[in-house]
Amino acid sequence: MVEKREKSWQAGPLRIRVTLPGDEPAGPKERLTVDRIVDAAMSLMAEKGYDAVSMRSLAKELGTGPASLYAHVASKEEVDQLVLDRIGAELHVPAPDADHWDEQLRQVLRDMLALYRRHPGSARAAIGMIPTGMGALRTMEGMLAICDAGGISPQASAWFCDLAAAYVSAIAVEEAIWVQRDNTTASGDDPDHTALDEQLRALMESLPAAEFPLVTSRAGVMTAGDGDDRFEFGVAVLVAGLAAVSEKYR
Amino acid sequence: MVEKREKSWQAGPLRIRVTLPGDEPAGPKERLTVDRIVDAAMSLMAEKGYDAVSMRSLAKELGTGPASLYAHVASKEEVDQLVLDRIGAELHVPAPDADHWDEQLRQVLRDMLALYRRHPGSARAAIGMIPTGMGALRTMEGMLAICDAGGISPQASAWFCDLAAAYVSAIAVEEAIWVQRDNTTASGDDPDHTALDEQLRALMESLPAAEFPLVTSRAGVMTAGDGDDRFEFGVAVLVAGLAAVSEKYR
DNA sequence: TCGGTTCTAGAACAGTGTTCGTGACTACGA
DNA sequence: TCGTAGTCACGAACACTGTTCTAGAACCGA
Repeated sequence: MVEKREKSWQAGPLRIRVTLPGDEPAGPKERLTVDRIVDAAMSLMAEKGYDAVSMRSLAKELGTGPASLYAHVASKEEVDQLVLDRIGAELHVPAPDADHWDEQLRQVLRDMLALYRRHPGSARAAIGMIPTGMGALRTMEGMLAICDAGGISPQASAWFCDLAAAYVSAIAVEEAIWVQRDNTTASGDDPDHTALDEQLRALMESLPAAEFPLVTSRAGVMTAGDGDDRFEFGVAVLVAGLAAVSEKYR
Repeated sequence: MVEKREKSWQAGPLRIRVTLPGDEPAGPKERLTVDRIVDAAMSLMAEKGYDAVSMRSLAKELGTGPASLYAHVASKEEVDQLVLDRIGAELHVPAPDADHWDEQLRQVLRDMLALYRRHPGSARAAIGMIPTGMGALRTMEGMLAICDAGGISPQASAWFCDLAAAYVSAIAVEEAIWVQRDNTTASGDDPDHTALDEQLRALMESLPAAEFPLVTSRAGVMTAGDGDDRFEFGVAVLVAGLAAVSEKYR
């Protein structure tokens, strides 16, 4: 079924009416629901990235006007939260294993980053957002269990959930920004820093050695490693640090 | 000296001209410079926060139009970077002390956060930005020296600079967002989470215990502590973790 | 059927960063 | 000194953002 569109002009005393075929087939008009809005957001984000998800683009995707969305969601921020809940539901936290709790934690953080990579830019919405979605809460529950299996104190476990989430989302946001700047990298892949690293290294090496002896002599080390290397280092620091300070928070 | 403004209307065949006094005294027209732009940005941010710094608000502050700024800066992003450079110059890193290298690192991170707190919202611009300003480079040099004094490997030291900066700016961004949401907290102060924590705690306690045994029973621990407590935990984890994994990165 | 409520959606608001085009000014070379 | 090219200043306009207001349509229950 093709929906008709009417177009009209004023030509002197005459009003000209033309009935034009619609741009695209319009099925039976379906009522909006929150689920449909989130589906549209997920679809748009998969196709064009997080930045392309606006109230207008959502409305267009749903064949309506942006104002219609506000009957179902309070704000764009709520859409963002719903999207994050949807994404968070994809994360699976394994049952705790006391002999490998630390590797399990590291793997959860890797899985988190991978999740954000699969939904480019979505980490931006995660920053500053209170984790109240089911996905986030389940992840939290799983991480607490793993920490318990590793003998970590409850207070340290609790605060580690925040710390880890903040770190991973910060890295994911940085990666998303770099991907945008470096359009040669396919969405979802590890950003390619090669050209950027070379420039940064050259800049560091060109600084006055009297003022920056360490930065200039270590430009290579400063710019070594790709995103995964750096993330692995961060994850190793976080998990080892957790084990080291746990007793101070009992 | 008061600058005149002309205002005109069309009234039938007549054009009415009125000369009005200017809104405010306009001194001798001063040429724009990058420094003046950054000064204006710093002033606006101090008064109204980072979000209030737009090309239009800057132009207004400088008594010109937004398009004029583009003769001196390439983009808003460049303004952001210049502002961050200005801010970064405020950070002082102490000379290294081998006996207290760890506390020195922790103090640098605290000072970083304090800096961002003094410039609310500015951390947003820091995320994803390559640290090429003099302030950032000096901080890096200082941190490398402190890590050296503590016997940390060069590679671990190098990557720690990134990790620490990412963590601090993520926390600063979160705080800035919370400050915006909780308008009762004065700019620059530690955000007050009391009401929010209560709500979050109640939510956690209300979850189904069968599915969330740890979250529900530990709602109190999960929501304990203020921003500084959590930040101190994070800093302790980072520094202890660095010491623990350093040898693996030699 | 009728009335109240909710939904839909266009128009408009207030704002964002940026580009385009024009006039004024400045610097430089003949 | 004059002419020309380059730079700066800046209004108008572009394309976009999230959101509100208002009117008509749709839905639902009595």
